[in-house]
Amino acid sequence: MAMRAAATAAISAHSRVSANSQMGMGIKVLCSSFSSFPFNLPQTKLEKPPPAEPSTNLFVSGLNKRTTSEGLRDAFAKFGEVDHAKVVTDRVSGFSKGFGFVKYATIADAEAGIKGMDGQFLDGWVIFAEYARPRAPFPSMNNAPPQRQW
DNA sequence: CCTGAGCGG
Repeated sequence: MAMRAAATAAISAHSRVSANSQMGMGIKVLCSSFSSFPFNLPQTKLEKPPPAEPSTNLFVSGLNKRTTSEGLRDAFAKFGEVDHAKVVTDRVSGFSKGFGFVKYATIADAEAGIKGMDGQFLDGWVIFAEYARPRAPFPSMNNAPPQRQW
């Protein structure tokens, strides 16, 4: 009997404390009333499509004209196993065109290479690394079977 | 050698 009365008194005191701490609660309700603004954001068209499908071959642009294939490989080798790296040079003049290609051993290395080198500095220029698109096999050799490297 | 958007052999 006495125990029941004590328990009831304790529950009543607890609920009274909870109902007492209600100050500062009505401000947040007023602030959250702006969530349903009648203007729909038309920024769904601002997204850019990915440049190319993931592959082990990367297209690197923004290179310094003095950057060589060795410098390109050395910069990208820190983020994965580089299978082949080449700065594209003009066929007649022999000078760099300012971009190149880096081929990694695996797709995971290529992804790490993009995330690690895209937007970084190389020889004083900001370079951009992305997946290279597939290119038609070079027709320099007659009757040579087109070796698909990707 | 250089200009600086851009996809090589």
